[in-house]
Amino acid sequence: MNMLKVLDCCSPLAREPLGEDQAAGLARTFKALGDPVRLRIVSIVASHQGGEACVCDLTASFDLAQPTISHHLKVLKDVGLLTSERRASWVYYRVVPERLAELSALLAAPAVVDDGATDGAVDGAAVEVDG
Amino acid sequence: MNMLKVLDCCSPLAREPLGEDQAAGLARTFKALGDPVRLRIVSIVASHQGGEACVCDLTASFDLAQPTISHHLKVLKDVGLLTSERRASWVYYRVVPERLAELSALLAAPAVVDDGATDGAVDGAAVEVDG
DNA sequence: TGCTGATATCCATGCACGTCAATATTGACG
DNA sequence: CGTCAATATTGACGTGCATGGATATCAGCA
Repeated sequence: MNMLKVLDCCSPLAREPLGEDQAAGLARTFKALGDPVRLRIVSIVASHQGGEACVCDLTASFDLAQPTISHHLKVLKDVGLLTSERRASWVYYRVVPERLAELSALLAAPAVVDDGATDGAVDGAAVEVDG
Repeated sequence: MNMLKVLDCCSPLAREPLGEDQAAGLARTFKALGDPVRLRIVSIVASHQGGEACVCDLTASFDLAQPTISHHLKVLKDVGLLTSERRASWVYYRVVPERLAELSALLAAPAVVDDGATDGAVDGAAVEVDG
């Protein structure tokens, strides 16, 4: 059971209320993930051989028109969840691990607040990562 | 075989492509977080004294009408991110840590796919927190 | 019972967004 | 150059959603 200290640098949700601007930025990212097609796109790209997938791989995975896939890819790219690289005629997309890790850390271990006698023992929250 | 084992139990995004139904369910939750107001609500509730906040605390924190706050609370409750409990005239909301942890695990350490080279150099999960 | 404050529901409005057809752009190959 | 395949952009359409006003429900209190 190794513990990960999460709260030292980044600000998980429970640390303090998000500012309006932070919330706005994060909400944009979560909204990008708030579509089944985009979520599957991220998943497909992340799990694809070599950590990247071309648009043709994606259009083949959905029953959607090509412009629709392209639109979703743009949304994911705009919020920094994906990057693209053109090689020959094909464009390859890959996820940005740092962005996902950022979101993961934000949601991690939301203060298992033991209300009451928590005399300052709250800090140093930890995510328990498997054992 | 795989170089970075992140979570043996849960299924990170990079493990395998999400099914349509899983994606649909998760997307609903992410969509709920994909609004600045709702994100701040979750944050305020999570960081509030005792891990709970009543609606009056929230309406006071926003420049929005009370029905709007109530609507957002319902959305967050419907996806299981919040629970509510009525005490006297007030209704208190609190976050559901398991739900946040679930999302956190899903996004955690999405395979820093270093194809080939580093053979098992990285043990355990590695959400890079801070530097 | 009636009154007041706290919260939820209903309804309407305006805007954001997912989707696709048509078209444009880009690169490879003659 | 022209043609073809892969991808992106544009424009339009229909639906979904955030917001707030009016109103209903609920709990405490006189």
